[in-house]
Amino acid sequence: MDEVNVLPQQLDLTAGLIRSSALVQDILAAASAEHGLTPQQSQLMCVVGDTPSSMVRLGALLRIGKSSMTGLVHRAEQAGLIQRAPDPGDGRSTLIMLTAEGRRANSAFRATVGERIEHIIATLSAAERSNLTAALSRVALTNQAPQTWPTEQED
Amino acid sequence: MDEVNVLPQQLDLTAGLIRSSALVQDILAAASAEHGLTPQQSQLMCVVGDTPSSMVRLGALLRIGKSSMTGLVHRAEQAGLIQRAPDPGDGRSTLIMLTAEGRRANSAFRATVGERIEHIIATLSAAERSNLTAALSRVALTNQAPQTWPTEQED
DNA sequence: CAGAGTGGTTCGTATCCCGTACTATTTAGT
DNA sequence: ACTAAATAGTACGGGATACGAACCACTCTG
Repeated sequence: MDEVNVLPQQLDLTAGLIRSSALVQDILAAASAEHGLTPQQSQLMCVVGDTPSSMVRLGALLRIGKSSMTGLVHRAEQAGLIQRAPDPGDGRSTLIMLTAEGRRANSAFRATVGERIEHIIATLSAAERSNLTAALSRVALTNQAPQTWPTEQED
Repeated sequence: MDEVNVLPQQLDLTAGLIRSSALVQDILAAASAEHGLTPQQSQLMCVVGDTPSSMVRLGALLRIGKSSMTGLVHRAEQAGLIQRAPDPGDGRSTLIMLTAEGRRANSAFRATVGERIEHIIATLSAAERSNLTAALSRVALTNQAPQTWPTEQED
């Protein structure tokens, strides 16, 4: 390989984490836009998933206040992505769930993100992926990272 | 309130990348707030660094349009973080540079972020850090990740 | 030198988030 | 049971952010 570019060969760990974080955020924003969603709407739908949830619960997962939830949910409802139902067990609470349209958009969004993520790590070997997966899992899980992306086990 | 959230032992690579990305963004937002900055202001100062730059250049690094730059720069100027000077080589252009106050805030912000990043990876072994650094560097550099954090070589 | 291109600003629009105040419902304390 | 405290959600005002289109001023090109 000819070292002819002016870019640094390697970043330090902090820079690598921050820049790859920004790269991921850009992917999420672009994938959202391609499906007619705002980043917050796609994130909201991801945390709702198949579990009807109160606004307080969703706000905790998204780490935004309840007054911010009102508008976010309202706009998502206007967009036909989610619907509300009274909580049978608590007269104060409303349960948020995806509409058919919301499920469709959410699936499409997640598929697109999956592809893009796969693409940016395409040059990593199987061993590197394995190491990266283990390291990032531990970082995310031991630091209570926001659960903004679904897994099989959780939720 | 009995949220039965089973914590998984390990996330897949996509979830690990996305959640650790969100974690990093939270760190950046919190560190910004602790120094009286908005996330965009701290990011702006990081890309300015010690290199007086035009708004177009900064907009390209931040990946926002020039009309968005106007307000961002204006608010940062009002906050005493940056200052503008006419570009001696181009009458249309203004050069943005940090004020003394901006340099101080930027240094403090970066120090705080460094500590927090160090903290979340505290459980990784030296070998794991080395692998993580190499993998994230390659991901960031081969995918033109936004240069939102300074390095020695660049800029 | 005229026309095209570039750097920035302005304006109108929309999203997003926050803190405070308020209503309605539920829960806890006595 | 009944009142007081806690909780779920909304309303409102305000600030930061980002966009596109229209526009001005300056620079570069042919």
